[in-house]
Amino acid sequence: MGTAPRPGRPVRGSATGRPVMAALDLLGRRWTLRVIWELHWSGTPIGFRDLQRRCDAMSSSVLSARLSELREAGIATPTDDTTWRLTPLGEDLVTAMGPLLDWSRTWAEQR
Amino acid sequence: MGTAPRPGRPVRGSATGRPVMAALDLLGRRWTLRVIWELHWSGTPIGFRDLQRRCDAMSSSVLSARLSELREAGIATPTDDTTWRLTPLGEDLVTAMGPLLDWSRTWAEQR
DNA sequence: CCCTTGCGCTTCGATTTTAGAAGCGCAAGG
DNA sequence: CCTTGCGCTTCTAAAATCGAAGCGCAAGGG
Repeated sequence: MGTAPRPGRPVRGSATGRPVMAALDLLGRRWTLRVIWELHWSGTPIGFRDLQRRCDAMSSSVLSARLSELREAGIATPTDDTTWRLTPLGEDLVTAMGPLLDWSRTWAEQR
Repeated sequence: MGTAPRPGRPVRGSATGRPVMAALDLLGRRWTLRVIWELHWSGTPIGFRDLQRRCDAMSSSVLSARLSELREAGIATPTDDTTWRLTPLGEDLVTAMGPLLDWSRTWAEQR
């Protein structure tokens, strides 16, 4: 399903192709951030059904689509034994999400 | 439309109520990050139709829903003269998104 | 006065995305 | 063999989003 957003190309919600807009399209799809999150915190490469279970039993059809997108985007990659893991780029993304995590705690305190 | 995610409550995609999950639900809805982005970069409070134009003419119905959610979440607020702006919490969120912006540039270079 | 223009939205049918259950081919074990 | 679990795919229903139309209002002209 070659529909993953790429920097330099028009994406859903923006025709400019600015990298940040491609990122927001990709990451804004449902479950995408969660899948990245679980891939990171599992600590070890993880299989399809296991990943699905960790993501609150998300739909397998959507998980399949998200994994394809993340692979196309160079964020996740299948290992040689039918498991998945983040690429170095994907790990960088998790790091970049750190401040967002901190913010969410502040948000929770203020509510 | 009282459907904005809140920390401490179950949200789409996670029953735990962990703040980060509520944040990912809220921010993962289509256009949400873009609206926040445009509210920030406008520099000044901004009206509904103007905001809509800046967001690649996104659907007014969805913009209306997103603004309600962001208001409920304490991220954006209407001013007294029918314009919108970010709250301090919303500005903190933009700051927290900074590393993500940097990452998207790295991503663009590697593709 | 009207008349137009633009505003902040709301409403509603059409389209796209996601949910969720079922199933396929395969491999491992009993 | 037979069951179990795997990585997915396929299908239909439900939900989210799109996008055009329109409502009530206020601010100008003419």
